[in-house]
Amino acid sequence: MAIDYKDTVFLPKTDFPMRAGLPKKEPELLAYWADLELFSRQRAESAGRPPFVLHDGPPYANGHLHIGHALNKILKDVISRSQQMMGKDSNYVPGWDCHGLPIEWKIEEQYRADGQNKDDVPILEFRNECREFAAKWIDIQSEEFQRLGVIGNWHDPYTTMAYGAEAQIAREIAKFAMNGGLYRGARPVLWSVVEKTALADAEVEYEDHVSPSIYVRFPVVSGADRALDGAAIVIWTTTPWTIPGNRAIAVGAELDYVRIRVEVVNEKSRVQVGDELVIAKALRESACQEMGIEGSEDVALLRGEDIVGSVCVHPLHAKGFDHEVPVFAGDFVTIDQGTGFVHIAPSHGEDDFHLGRAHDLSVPDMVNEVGCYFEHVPLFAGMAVLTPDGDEGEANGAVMSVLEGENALLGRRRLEHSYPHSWRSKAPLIFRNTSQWFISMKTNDLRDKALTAISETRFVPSQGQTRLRSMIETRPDWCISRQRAWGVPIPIFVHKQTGELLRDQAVFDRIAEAFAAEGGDSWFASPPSRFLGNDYDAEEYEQVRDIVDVWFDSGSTHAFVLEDRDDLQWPASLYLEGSDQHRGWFHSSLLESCGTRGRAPYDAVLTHGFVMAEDGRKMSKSRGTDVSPQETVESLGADILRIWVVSSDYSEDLRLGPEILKHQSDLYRRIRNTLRFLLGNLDGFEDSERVPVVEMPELERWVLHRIHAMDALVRQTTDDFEFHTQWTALHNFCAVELSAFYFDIRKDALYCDSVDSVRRRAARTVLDALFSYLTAWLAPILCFTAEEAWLARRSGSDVDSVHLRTFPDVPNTWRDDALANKWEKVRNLRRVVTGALEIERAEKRIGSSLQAAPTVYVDGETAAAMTGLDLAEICITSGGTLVEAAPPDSAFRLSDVEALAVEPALAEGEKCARCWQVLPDVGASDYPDVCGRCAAAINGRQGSAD
RNA sequence: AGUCAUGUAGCUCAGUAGGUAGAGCACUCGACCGAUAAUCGAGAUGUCGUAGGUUCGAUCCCUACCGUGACUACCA
Repeated sequence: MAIDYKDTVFLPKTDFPMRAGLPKKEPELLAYWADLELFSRQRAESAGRPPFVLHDGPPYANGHLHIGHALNKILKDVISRSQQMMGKDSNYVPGWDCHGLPIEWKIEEQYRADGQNKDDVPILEFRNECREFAAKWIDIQSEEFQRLGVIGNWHDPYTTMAYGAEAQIAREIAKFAMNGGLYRGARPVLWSVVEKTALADAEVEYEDHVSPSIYVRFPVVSGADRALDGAAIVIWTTTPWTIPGNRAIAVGAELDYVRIRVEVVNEKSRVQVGDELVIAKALRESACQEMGIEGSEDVALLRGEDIVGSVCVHPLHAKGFDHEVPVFAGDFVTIDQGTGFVHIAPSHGEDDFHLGRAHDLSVPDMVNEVGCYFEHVPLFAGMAVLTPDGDEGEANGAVMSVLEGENALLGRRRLEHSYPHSWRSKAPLIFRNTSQWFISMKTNDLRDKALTAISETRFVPSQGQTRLRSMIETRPDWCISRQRAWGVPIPIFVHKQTGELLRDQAVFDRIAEAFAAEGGDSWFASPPSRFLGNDYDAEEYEQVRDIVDVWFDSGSTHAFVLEDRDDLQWPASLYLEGSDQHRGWFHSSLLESCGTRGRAPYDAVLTHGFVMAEDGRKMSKSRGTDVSPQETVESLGADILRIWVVSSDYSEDLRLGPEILKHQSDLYRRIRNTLRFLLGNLDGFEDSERVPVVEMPELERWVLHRIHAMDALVRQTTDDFEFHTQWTALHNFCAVELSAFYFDIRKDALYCDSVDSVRRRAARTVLDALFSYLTAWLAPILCFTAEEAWLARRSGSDVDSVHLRTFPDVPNTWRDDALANKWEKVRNLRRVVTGALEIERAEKRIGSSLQAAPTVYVDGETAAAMTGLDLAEICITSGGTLVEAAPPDSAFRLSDVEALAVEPALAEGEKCARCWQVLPDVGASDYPDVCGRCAAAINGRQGSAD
C-alpha cells in the first residue's frame, strides 16, 4: 500500500567517501601525479606566464625531517601552489645543503667507532664518505617532503655538493678575490680545540661553564697621575691562561677609582697588609671581599681618565714577559663585576683585539690549533689550555701557580658563568689568534650596499627588516675560512715571499673548470701547476688548504640555482625561512649577492616562527611533547598537517600537539563534507540544466555574490601571504554560509523538485560553480583532498588535475551589494523564526521545522526585503505568513532584534510522504499521500533517481 | 645577562580613538533520521598573564613582575 517514495527523491549520490582515509589515499594520489608527470605538465602549461620563483632555502642533509621542516616546506608549498593558481609560472626547485661540520662529524664518529683517527684517512676518501652520507639523506628527505604533498622539481633538485655548484661557489670566491673584498687577516676567532677549527657565530652555543676567577696585581711603573706611584692596578679574569698574552689594561675613562691601602686581611688572603691597590670605587667592596681584605684605607680617589696613559709591568716580567703594559681607555669596561680594570690580550678576545689594533699593540701567536702554547712562550710552552677532548688542560693551573709564586695573585675562586661552546661537540671554545680569510664589510662598500638592499626588500612580517638591518649594521668582517675537510676549497694561491693573494682570472677559470668536471676534490687531487699554468712557478706559491664556510655555500645558491637554470629567474621573488635565518641564509645570501652583484638575490623575504608544543614551550622528546611529521602523516594524513600550517599564525611561534591536531581533523571533516554534499547533489549534472544568472532565484544570486567576495578575499590574502585569514574565511564560508544556510534551505528543492524545476536547476548551476571555486581555492592547502574531489567528478573533457587549473575568474556581474544588504535582513528574520521554533521544539509542540507555519510580524524595511521571497522556503517550514503590523505581546522576540516578532503555529494539512512538508494539497492528486508538487515531480521524473 | 616579541574562552584566532569582550571548532542539551561515524538549532563558558599606576572608567595607555619564545652578547 504505502509507496516508498524514497526512490523518487533525488538524494545525494557520490562515490566520494565521507571518511577520508588520508593515510591510504594520499599515496595513491602521489602515484597518480607521478604518472601524470604533473610538475612537468604544470611547467609546460604555464610557459610564458609571469614567473614566480620561491627559492628554496636548503635544509641540511642529515637526519629525518622534523616538524620544523614540515612547517617550512608546507608553507612554501602553499605559497608556491597558490601563486601558480593565481596565474603565475611558479617553478619550485628544492635544494639541499650538503657540506659542513655536522656531516663531517658523523663520519668522524664512524671512524672513531672503528678505532681510527680521521687524520689518518686520506682526505679524498674522507670527502667521498661525506658525499655519500649527504646523498643518502637527500633521498630520504626528498621522500619525506614529497609525502607532505610538496610539489617541485624533485627529479632535479639542487645541492651544494653538485660539481656545478662547487664550481660556481669557487667562482664566487674568486669574485671577492678579484675585487679586493677577500683578505687574509690575523685576528682572534672562536676556536674549537676539539674540532681544530674556527667556528662561525652560528656554530657557537653558550652554556654554563665553571672557570677559575682570579685577581691579579699589575704594578704601576709609570703613573699618569702621581697618586698612582707605587701602587698596583688589580685586574680580574676568568681565563688565567690568557695572562701570558696580556699586552695592556683597559680602564673606564668615565668611572671612579680608588687607591686603597690594605689594613686588615683574613688568614686566607693572599694580599699583604700595606699593599696599595687601585680598583673601581663601585667594586671596592665586592673585590675586597674576594681578595680577603677586611680593612682598608682610602689613599686617593681617581677618575678613569686620570689613569689612562699609565704603564704597568707584566706580573710575570721577571719570568720572560718583560714587556710594558700600558693602560688605555676602553668603552666596554663596566662595573658589573671584577675590578673596573680589564686585562687586554689582543690574541684572545674581540674587545682586546680592537683595542690593541687601535693602539698598535702586537697580536702575538700564543696558542696553537690544538690549544697548546707555542714553543716560544716562556714557562708554559706546550701546555694545554684545553685537552683534545675539550676538558680543562694544565695551562690555567700553571699560570695561577706561577702568578702566585710572583706574588701577583691576589685572589682566586671558581665561577660558574655562561661560556661559548661548540654546537657540535659541546666542548668549550677559546679565543685564539689565527690567520683566516675574511670578506671585508668595508671594501667595495659591502655594508652600505647590503643596507640599501634591505631597504629595497619587502619583508613579511615587516619586523624582519629591522632585525636584518641591525645585524648587518653591526656585524664584523665575514670570516669565511674553515680548517676542515668537507666543503668547497677556498681556491686561492698566496705568494710565499710577498704574502700577496694571486689575482689572475685565468687561474680562477682553470680552477672552476676543474671543479665543474671533478668537483672540489680536484683541488686536493691535482698538482698546483694544473691551476697555476705556465705563468707561475708552483714552488713560489702556497696553495690554501682551507675550505669555505658553509654559509658561503648556501649564500651562493642564488648564483648556481637562480642564475644558472634557464627556467628560473634572478633575483628570486621570495625567500622563506624560519626567523633564525636572519643571521643565517637571508644574511649570507644578502652579503654574497651584494658583494658580487650589488643587490639582494630576493625581492621579498618571509619569515615564520618556531614550532612549540601545546603548552607553548619547546617541543621535547623527554617530556613527550614532540610531534613527528612522519607519524602524523601516517596516522592522520598530510592534509591535516597542512591545515595546521594555514590555520596558525606563522608570524609568531606556532603550537602543535595532539589536541590541536584533533582540532584540525574536525575542521577537515567539515570541509570534506561540504565537498561531498556538492558532489552528491551534482550527480548527473549536465550543461543543459544550467540556468542563466538573470533567471536565478535571489538566493542563488546571493551565493554568487558571496563567491565574488570570497574570490576577492582569496586573491588578496594570497598576495599578502595571509593564509590564516584565508583559511578561516574558507572554513566559515563552508560551515556557516553554505552548510547551515544555503544547503539547508536548498535541500528541499534539490531532493524533491522535479528535474525541470528552474529552482532546482538554478541551485545545481550554483553548486557546480561552488564546486569549481572551492576545489580551486582549497587546492593549494588541501592538495590531496581537493584533487580527490576534483577527480571524483572529472569527465572526459576536464583537466587531469585540479593542480593544472588556476583560480577561476568571477564575473563582476555576480557582485550585488544591494542584494547582499537585503539578504542581511532576510537572514535576520530567519534567526528570529528559528528562535521561535526552538521554543516550540522544547515544548514538544513540533519536532521538525516542517511541522510549523509561523506568522512573522515585520517592519516595513523587512517586509520590503522579503518581497517576492517565500518565507516558508527560507525558514524551512511548511508555511508561514508575513504581516506588516505590530505584533501581539505574546509573540516571540529576540532581544537584539526589536522590529521582528514571531507567532508560531502548526502547519495545516497532511505530511507529504515524499517531501515531508505539511501541506493542504496532500492527496489532491493521483497519489493519496503526496502533495501536488511531489505528484508532478514523480510523474515528470525521467528515471533520474534510480 | 641584555634586547625584542608574546601571554584574550578547552583549541585556533578576531577585537576594542580607553566604557568589564567575539567567531569557528570542541563541549552540553535538543531536533532530525533523505549530507548519517553526517546535518540543523540552542546553551554555558573567560578575574582579556600577575600586581600597581593614570583615568569617572583599562583587556586596550604607563610601570614593575611572572611565564614562554627568539635574538644579541659573553664581560675581562
